Amino acid sequence: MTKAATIYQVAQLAGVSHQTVSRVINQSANIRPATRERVLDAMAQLNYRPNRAARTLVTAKTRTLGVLVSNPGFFGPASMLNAMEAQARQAGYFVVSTVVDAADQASVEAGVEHLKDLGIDGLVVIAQQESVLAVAAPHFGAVPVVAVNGGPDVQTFSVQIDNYAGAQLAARHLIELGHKRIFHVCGPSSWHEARARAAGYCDTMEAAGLEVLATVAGDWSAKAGHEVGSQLAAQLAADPGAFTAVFAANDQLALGLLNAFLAAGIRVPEQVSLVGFDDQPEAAYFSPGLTTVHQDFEALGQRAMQLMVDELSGQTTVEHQLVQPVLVVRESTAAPAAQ
Amino acid sequence: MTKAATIYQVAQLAGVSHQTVSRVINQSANIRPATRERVLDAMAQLNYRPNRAARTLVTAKTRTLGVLVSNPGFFGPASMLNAMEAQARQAGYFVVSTVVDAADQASVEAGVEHLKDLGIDGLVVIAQQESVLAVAAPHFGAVPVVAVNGGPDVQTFSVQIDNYAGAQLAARHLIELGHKRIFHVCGPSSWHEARARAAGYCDTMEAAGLEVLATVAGDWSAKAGHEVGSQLAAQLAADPGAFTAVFAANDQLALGLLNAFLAAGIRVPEQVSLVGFDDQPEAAYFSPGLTTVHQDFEALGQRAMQLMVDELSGQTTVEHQLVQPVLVVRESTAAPAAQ
DNA sequence: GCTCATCATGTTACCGCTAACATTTAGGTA
DNA sequence: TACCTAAATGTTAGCGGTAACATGATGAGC
Repeated sequence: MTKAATIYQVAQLAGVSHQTVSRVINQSANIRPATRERVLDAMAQLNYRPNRAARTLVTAKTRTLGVLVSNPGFFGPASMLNAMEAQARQAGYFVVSTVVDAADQASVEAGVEHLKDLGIDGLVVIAQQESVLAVAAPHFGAVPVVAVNGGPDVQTFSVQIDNYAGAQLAARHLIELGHKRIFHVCGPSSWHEARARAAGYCDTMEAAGLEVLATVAGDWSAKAGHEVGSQLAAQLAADPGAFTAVFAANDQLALGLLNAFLAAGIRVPEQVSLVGFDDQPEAAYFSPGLTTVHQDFEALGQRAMQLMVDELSGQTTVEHQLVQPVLVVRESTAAPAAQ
Repeated sequence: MTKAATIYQVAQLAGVSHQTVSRVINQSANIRPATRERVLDAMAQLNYRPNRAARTLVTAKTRTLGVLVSNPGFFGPASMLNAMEAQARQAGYFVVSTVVDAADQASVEAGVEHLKDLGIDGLVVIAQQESVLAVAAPHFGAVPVVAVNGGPDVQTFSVQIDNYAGAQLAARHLIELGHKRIFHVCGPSSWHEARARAAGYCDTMEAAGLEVLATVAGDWSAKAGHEVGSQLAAQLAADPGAFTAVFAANDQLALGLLNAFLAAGIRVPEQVSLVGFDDQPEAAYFSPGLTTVHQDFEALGQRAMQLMVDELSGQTTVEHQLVQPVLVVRESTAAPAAQ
């Protein structure tokens, strides 16, 4: 394979003009079937592939989509990314994802510059922290933007999990089990998801006439969960009635909490019930298996990309999709011990 | 912003020819500093960005690198991917990653086709399963390929963790604690990593004159670990001296094992010691904290990409890098109970 | 059988850039 | 000062496609 074949070589071999070849490539109508066949044959024979650069140069469309992600180490973003890639590929687009540190505006700017240099037809922002969307969106004048988990008031097309409803599910589950003192370990407040979950929890508690008991973790990690867990354990040691259940804003925090509780001799769920959020695959194998709120990350990524593709092919009315989470009950929750 | 500025507009504004602008862009020598300044000014004024498609069309270089990944949901591949993206971006390259199912040749072919359509300057294969590399590499005639974790006998540039040494570390640790009957739960044997770890375990056991006790898990998941763990627990119930320690081929398997053991009333590490592999961030917060073999995935990804960049800029002698893992001792291992 | 609309195909120009060669300018030497 | 070389800049062509227009072939209607 010395040099890739061009449209002209195909044309010559098929005995037609290069434009006819171009028409075949672009599935234009008005081509005699016999001609199309001949061209197709020639293309196959020469193992022809359209030159993307040449095409892009003249059409000004790159068929490349950019994705800005901020926390790709976590299960959720990673799953979404994969789903997006698959969906985009199927629709004939290429995906370039760029990792940015949402807390660092310079990093976001750098990611944006990178994608601008690339020249993208559309941008998907996994915007759990509004800062990313806010910084990125203005840079892309005319290119469509889809926000994933970007919070309630995004201007663009968006897809998100109903975090509020998910938190309600978790809180109600605990309340129905008979818990009265339910603690919520929130994610960092710069995250939409954290705020929405906290709101769902708070509203549910208030509606039930129960006291809101919450603390904010440093980040979403098991480490942060462990730190909060140690404090909570101490609190429980000082006052055994301080709380009987904890709702963690994600599974990793729950893992850290679990670890701290067990280390302090607090049994789950006998003394304290625990609920997480995400349902990452490992959650079922925590000990005890974690009751948690299941998110369908793949569906989320897929829908986001589908929305983008639709938008690129002409849909113009801004759409906001909300995906409903589901409560998965396992062994980490039980009725509170009789007083 | 109506239409992106071209080299001609910059040239006109700066009062030079378009070629001079091109020279400034490409950092050619032989440009008077004053001229360069004027051009740079004009570029800034017009917010000029080179058109990648035009450039690619004439140079036949896309400055895009493809990455083929097979298990991106896991912590390791995800971390590597991020590190690669960052490293490549820094070197002025774009990265397109494509997820394939290593077990499905058609899926690998499809991924390869996608990257060929894109037109990449280099390919990185995260090739824990040799099948991926074997299928992919032949497709890319002249483009450089770097294999990550591709096993011992890859023809291309490669970077990998010394899985064999890591397994030795784990086995020796258990032997030094006084364990004699040490079980190894292997990963699926189609994976290099699984085979290398198993080999490290076997050789160490044999060298110590101990019996090799191994079983193969269905995949790398906590679920598979749980299944194996249930069997092992039953075995231990039947014969309390069957084994006193287990070395799992990764942390997720270890989590599943742990869950099965605890469910069966087997205490870790009092009755059975447990060692994992990977040191994913959660491992420290399992209960008990998992003793495991730490891999530096970021370094791995970074080095792989660096190798690729070096290769693209002219280095030609094939290089194989081996990264050394480190044992991290936590609470899941202890001396065996006195008989 | 002739005219005209329609379908099928061909021709030309150009997208924005770099390579190759051409030309001008500056600087050093006889 | 004239001349030559090297440095700085300009000119032309072409990368591989698509768009727009031009032209040739085909069939319907009278």
